[in-house]
Amino acid sequence: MTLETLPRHQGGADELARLLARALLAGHWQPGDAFPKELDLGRHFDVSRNQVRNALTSLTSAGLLDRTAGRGTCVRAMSDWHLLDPLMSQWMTGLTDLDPQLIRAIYAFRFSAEPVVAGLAAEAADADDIARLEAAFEGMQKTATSPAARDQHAEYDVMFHDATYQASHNLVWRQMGHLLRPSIMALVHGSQHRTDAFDDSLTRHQHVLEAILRRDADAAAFAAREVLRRTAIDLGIVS
Amino acid sequence: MTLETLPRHQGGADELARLLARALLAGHWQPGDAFPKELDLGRHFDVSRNQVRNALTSLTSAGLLDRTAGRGTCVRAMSDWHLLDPLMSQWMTGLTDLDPQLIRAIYAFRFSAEPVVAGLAAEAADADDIARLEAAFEGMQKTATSPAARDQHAEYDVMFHDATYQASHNLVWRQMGHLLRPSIMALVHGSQHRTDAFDDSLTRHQHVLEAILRRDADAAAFAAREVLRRTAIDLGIVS
DNA sequence: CTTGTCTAAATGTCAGACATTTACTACCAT
DNA sequence: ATGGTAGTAAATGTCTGACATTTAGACAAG
Repeated sequence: MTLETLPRHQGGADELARLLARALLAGHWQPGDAFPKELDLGRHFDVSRNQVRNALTSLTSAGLLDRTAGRGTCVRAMSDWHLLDPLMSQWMTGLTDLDPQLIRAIYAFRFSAEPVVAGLAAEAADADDIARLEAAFEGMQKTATSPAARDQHAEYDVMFHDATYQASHNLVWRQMGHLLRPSIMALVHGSQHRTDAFDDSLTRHQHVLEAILRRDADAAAFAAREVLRRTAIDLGIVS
Repeated sequence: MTLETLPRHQGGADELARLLARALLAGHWQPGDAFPKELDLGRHFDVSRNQVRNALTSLTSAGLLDRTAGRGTCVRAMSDWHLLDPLMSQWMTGLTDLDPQLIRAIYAFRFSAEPVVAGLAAEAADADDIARLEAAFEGMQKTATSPAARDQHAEYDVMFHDATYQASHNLVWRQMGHLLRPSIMALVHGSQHRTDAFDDSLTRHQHVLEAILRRDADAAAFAAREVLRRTAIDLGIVS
């Protein structure tokens, strides 16, 4: 990956960090590769060395880069990335073409975790949580018919899952929900929705909602698993 | 909280960040309180403003502080903290007196998550994972008898749980395991082990190990839940 | 009472010099 | 030839002082 292919940017160090992070997340560098030096970056983007350093500090703290005085900056392996770092989450928002390996890992995690979370939600959801869940589901309903509203539908889909994590009323799961938001969005966008798939997905979400309303933890867990099976089909992980 | 009560330190910005973070984690400031200004901190610790800024940048990125130009720096509420940020994990290592509210939240998370993780471990563990699990368990056995080896026993206990997360062979769960390490250590240290409790805890861990060796996911999940019930007793959450 | 403006103070940014670490090279001695 | 060693260049880390920007509060005019 050469420096010249990167687009310029407007704004401060945060935007520069986001730009570079997304290039890394898209796999434009191989692990172990050398990363451009501070001064070159500064020249290319026409920013001060300070800005560059601030950006690189962020990337380093997220485990994307490894910097040592004298040697320079190099790219770390995906297994070293801090996937749960809030910065990562921020950078991943709107990024649709994640590494397939990453997609599978995140899917596997959700498949194991979300049933549990849905179960907790069934036990702990309060009025606000239920309102959020219902709003999200109704949004999914409204936008399921027209293929034009694909993006809106995805938004409501993500909102539904986030609301589930929130409803667990556990600090750690809640943060998890926030952190997974962009990943879930990427998964939803990566899904190949045929026309009949929307209905099926909607029905499965409905079962989760109903189980939570009934405060039936086991049913909620089962239904959440079914939702994710649908996702697996749409992602092409299983047929 | 006044500045004068904080101890001096040796070393760079990282150590300063750790020092301040631990004071915050221990609850020495109330949410919304104003935090000392950069220059005051620099004077007190006799470091350059650069070091102070680097430290405060870390604390801010972990959600502990909120800084805005002109207004100053103030302390954020616990619900805004990035509990899953690797920096947090680093700062929490060795911190035994966590906020009880935090202890309960982390315990509740583990109680819901670790059965699932143990189940995954039973399905995915390879030879290395099993070696780690066995080493950890044997360490627990050796150190269970003498109350002098309390710290060593805790180390092996944490190692056992970490090895379980590793054995799940999922990128996200593995990071979770690393991040929870210090929290688990705090929970283990917070446990009031009576003499007979060690044996009981050991037996329950053994059941997890055996279930993973048999590749029996359901049994592993059940056994993991039993381990955490023991933990709950030792923490005084239930009797 | 509201509004506008000015001021002080805090964080944010910049530029340049210097320190430290590292890899590489050339050289000398064995 | 080979191995150790000093030197050198280049990269990141740090310091310093100045300046920019944002904010809260004081204060006076409307």
